[in-house]
Amino acid sequence: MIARQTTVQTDGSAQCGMHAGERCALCKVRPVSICAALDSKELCALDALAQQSVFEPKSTLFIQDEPASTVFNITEGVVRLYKLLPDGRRQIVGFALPGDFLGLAMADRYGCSADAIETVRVCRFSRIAFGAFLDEKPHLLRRLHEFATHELSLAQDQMVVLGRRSAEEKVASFLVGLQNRLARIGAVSATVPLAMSRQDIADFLGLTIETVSRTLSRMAREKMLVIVPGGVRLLDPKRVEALAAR
Amino acid sequence: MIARQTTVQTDGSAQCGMHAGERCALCKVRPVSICAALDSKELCALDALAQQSVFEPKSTLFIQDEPASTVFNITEGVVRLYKLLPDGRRQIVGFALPGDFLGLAMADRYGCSADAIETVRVCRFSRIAFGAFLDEKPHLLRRLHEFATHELSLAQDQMVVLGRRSAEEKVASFLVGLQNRLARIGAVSATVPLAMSRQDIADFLGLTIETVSRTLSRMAREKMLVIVPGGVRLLDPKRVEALAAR
DNA sequence: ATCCCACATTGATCCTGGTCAATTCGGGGT
DNA sequence: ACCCCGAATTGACCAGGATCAATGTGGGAT
Repeated sequence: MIARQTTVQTDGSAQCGMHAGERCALCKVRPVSICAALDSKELCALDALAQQSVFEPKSTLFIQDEPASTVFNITEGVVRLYKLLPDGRRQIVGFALPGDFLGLAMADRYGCSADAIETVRVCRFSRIAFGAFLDEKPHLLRRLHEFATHELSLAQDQMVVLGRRSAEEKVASFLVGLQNRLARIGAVSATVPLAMSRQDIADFLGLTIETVSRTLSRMAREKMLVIVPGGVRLLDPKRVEALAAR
Repeated sequence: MIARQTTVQTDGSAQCGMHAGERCALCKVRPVSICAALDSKELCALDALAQQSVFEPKSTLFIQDEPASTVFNITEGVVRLYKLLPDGRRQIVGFALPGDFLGLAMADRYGCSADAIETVRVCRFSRIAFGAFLDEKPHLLRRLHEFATHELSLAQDQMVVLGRRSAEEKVASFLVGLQNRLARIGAVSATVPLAMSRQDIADFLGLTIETVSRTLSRMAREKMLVIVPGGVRLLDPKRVEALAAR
């Protein structure tokens, strides 16, 4: 049940003149979406708080209801966030991609469990230290609040998907949503890479693995997409988007 | 499509020596759950920004995707928050009770539509003015951020309900969840008052009105509850909670 | 009181997606 | 090459909840 976690050498020399909005392979801290709120001095201060680590596939980052000690920023790989019911049913509440924060709630305990689907690289912050840093930078807190409300908006969209859409619409909106998120972090492609298993997709969409499989097959048969190893290529994006339309 | 909104006389004389955490019938501002973060001087400053209004049953507070001009704090009544699909299907993403904030996302546009189920009293703040006030009070922003993440947590719990629970479990968790929220704002009772229609409950739980009705009838037949005018009385709270168990 | 109308309940039937079961596929190890 | 094992696909059947339709109920207007 304990995260099998490998802390990478801290590489304390990784100083860099990173500009706001720019990515930098040397910096430990690469929170793509908040750096706009920080100047380079602040980024370096944040960098000093960061620890890099790597999580192997299937290893656990944190577990629901356990004390929240750490804030994570993903630099590489995909993480699934989920809740379990007592009888073992699982609902995946989201997939976290590079650039995303985990544990931002700054609550005492984690609200859900998280584990690595692929090999995942993160930088970690002590929740206490991160909170203190935040107290010094109200504009950063503001930015983070915007993040949290964006997450809320995503969650509400997913409530619509879970409550009011057919299996085919669910799968279509999943594919389109994932493609859009990947595009926003720079991975543009007609082929949507699916790091997660069919079971993960099913548990995200409130379906069974068989229904996901059948639905993808049917969409392939109807020339909307082709199933390729490790993902799906959209042949008729228009038609898929129409199904996903909100 | 425009909110039929009646602005009540502003009652500018409503000054009071309200203490943190205390409720006050005279103050315009009674944001039950944030006042802990404000001293009485700050509360008076916030009070000066507030405008009271009343919304008639079925009137609209705001509409999804329209420019967000106003932040609301509910002082009385129940509001439904929902998203519509192009074909008219509706998903209610939450019910807002007295003490709750609406429009807190501080985003440019509202993420969902909101309308009054009963007669609703609110106090309104200009989003701009509220944002400026927030910039002066980082600790208040912090509090608000905690709120937003609590909302997120509620939304994720609801995702589990929508994706992984049977009709009976959905209805049970709705009743228990509502009862708990009412208890937290001081309305403790074995009878859960249901201000919302069966259609509203159905659209919240991802069911049809018929299934909600049948499920309540069955639970009544099995002596778990009695259906009373305007609500439901739990006869066997233990059994209902067991169905709702997370 | 009576009518009206929206809301709620109940019943009969249908259909989407779940369940159970049998293959098939694909990657890794020897 | 071969086997192995977990993941995915496909098929046959089932059931929970949706749909369609009829009936009941309660509050407001006249």
